[in-house]
Amino acid sequence: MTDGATTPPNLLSDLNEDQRIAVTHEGGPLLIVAGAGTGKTTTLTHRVAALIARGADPRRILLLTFTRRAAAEMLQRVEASLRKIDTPSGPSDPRMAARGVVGGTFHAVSARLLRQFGSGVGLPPDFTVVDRADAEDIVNAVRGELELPQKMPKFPKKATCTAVYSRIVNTGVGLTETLENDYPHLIDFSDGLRDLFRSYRERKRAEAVLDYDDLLLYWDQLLADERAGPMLRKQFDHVLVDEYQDTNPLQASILRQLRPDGDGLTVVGDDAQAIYGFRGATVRNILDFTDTFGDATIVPLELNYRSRQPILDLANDVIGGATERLEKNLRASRPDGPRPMLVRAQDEAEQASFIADEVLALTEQGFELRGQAVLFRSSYHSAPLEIELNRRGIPFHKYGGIKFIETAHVKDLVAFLRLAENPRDSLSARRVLTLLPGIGEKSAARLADRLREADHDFAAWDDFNPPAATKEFWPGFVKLLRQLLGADDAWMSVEEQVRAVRLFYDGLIEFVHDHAATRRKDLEQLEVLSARSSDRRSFLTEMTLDPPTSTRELASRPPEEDEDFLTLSTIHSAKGLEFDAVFVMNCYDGAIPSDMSLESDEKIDEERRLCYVALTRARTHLYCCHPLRQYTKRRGLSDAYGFTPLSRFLSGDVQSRFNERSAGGEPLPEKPLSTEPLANVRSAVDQRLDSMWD
DNA sequence: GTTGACCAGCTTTTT
DNA sequence: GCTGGTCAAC
Repeated sequence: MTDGATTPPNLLSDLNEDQRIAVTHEGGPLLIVAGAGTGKTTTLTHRVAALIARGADPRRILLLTFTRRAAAEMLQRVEASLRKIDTPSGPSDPRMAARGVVGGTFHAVSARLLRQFGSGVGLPPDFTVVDRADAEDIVNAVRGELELPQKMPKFPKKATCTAVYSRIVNTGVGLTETLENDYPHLIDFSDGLRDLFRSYRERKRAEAVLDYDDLLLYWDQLLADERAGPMLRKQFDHVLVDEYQDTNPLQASILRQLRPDGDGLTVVGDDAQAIYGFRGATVRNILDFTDTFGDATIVPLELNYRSRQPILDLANDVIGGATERLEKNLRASRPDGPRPMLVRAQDEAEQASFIADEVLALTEQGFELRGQAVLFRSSYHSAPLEIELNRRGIPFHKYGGIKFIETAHVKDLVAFLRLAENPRDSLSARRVLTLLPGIGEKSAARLADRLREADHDFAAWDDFNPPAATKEFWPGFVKLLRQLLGADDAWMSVEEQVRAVRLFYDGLIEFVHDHAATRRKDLEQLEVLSARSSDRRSFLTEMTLDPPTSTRELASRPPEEDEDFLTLSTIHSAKGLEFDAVFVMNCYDGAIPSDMSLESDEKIDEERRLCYVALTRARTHLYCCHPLRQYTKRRGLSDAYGFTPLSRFLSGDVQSRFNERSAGGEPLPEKPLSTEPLANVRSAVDQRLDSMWD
């Protein structure tokens, strides 16, 4: 396939020796163990460019990434690399060449594949894909219909059931074993869960609905089929996988089946950065790569181009305590630099105001906002900071946390389109029906049944006698659905369809939700966003598989060239990114590591890697901030769990690795004020108030 | 029989 | 702020 053609020298000029080996490697399976900041993306994109330059057909290259954003960025960089080549073997139009490469997430690639080849396994091409929240709602609906044993402690709730189900599918570990290992407290429910999962599967099949897990499962099963498998294998000569440490056993199986002997397979990853164990990913995939593919070549990338040595020293210390890992030694190519800063704040407000001050101070020194980021373990941790930034007019974009697509009003609107796209989808039917006043769960379920019995013809709803409260809405409601159903024939664009729903929904939104005004604005935004999709089907698929991930992607106007903004992100969503200055918020025990993860060594190890990911995002300045007190609804104002931040990850004297600083400017007492006197003050205030109206 | 108002409790990370 | 449960009113 590459005919022994040589790699154009231009493509190698910027690379170090190890990277060159990885880029020019031919034939058998290749594992690139790329430490943080070692030019992983550069290596991967150069490798794709080199394959193309050596004559590989771009359409027969599959590039699997973790997000679509990553895929798009990589293909852009492949393009840039191809432009550097002006040897005769270089393709004439690099843009077209790079565009031919099939790229995306495992899930998105599978969805495309199943639209084409799914009919053989009984998947109609108009199947719809549901996200996690919808899957939970279907599970919940099924659970309600089933006669489940109501044992003493109650049957697990929908989120738990769905999590168990998903873990089973993605790890391939059976129900009993999964319960024993990961959910020992649910062992008594195994019969009920088994029934539930069976019904859930049947419901999805009857309604032509796939969840995230089905996408992988069907792809894997197609590959195992003796007729379909060989066809699918022949589709690609080269398969490259980014972030391999975050793949799960099902994804590994797909890869094994795509390239059984590993020929043409390249995986890139860093076991030290595996942070998706909670959704079934396993470090074993990368640790066992050489066992799976006997003749695998391993190329470690150890020269770090990103972080200054003091930052790297700290990160290496943190990861040094991990139990099992592939050996590598990160060396900095940028030796000197400021030591990481440990910042103590009295409380979260002071932490927020310190970060805002320091961000501005760095701006004065010439660092742009876009080169700075604030990272946190949980999305809601950033709330006080967001308030502070808004107050000071510092522009920022937030990644991670609840997404636009997950908000109730957006789901409402999308449900109309989903129902029109796939009228078998009873979840969407019930969702849109219950929006109407006077129609609740029961009536909605009955109407959904009628629709099914009428073979999904909306005429079934014509002779429905609506309750008084919804008389005025009903005709418009049915008319709208008819209109959406005929949208294709009427050449109605997605944007027009969204607008039609929006106008109808406008009359209901006040009844259904608070804050109607802001929600209306969101829906206008959604209409703008929908214009980018060519048709309804791809709009719906993109919204579930690649929803907008930040407030920036939702901006209706394209970002201006000189627009500058600070990045706020969960650590998870910051994977793969780098910044000149990084602030890690809430570095106290209970937040980092999360108190939800303290129950087992494996979970704490994942928190350790998460911490490592956070630290290694920084190029020059790194701040680890921790408030001494925090305010929670549950406990009120209280001491943050651990006074020594990161002590769970660092042995010995934590402070000695940092320069210390107090956020408030004043030297702090060794221990924070006890909360005892504060409680007294509060009761005194209560007494005073009582005396005023008694 | 249904709907919807009201209250209590909890809230990780995401394809 | 969202979900699940309870209960009064339609």
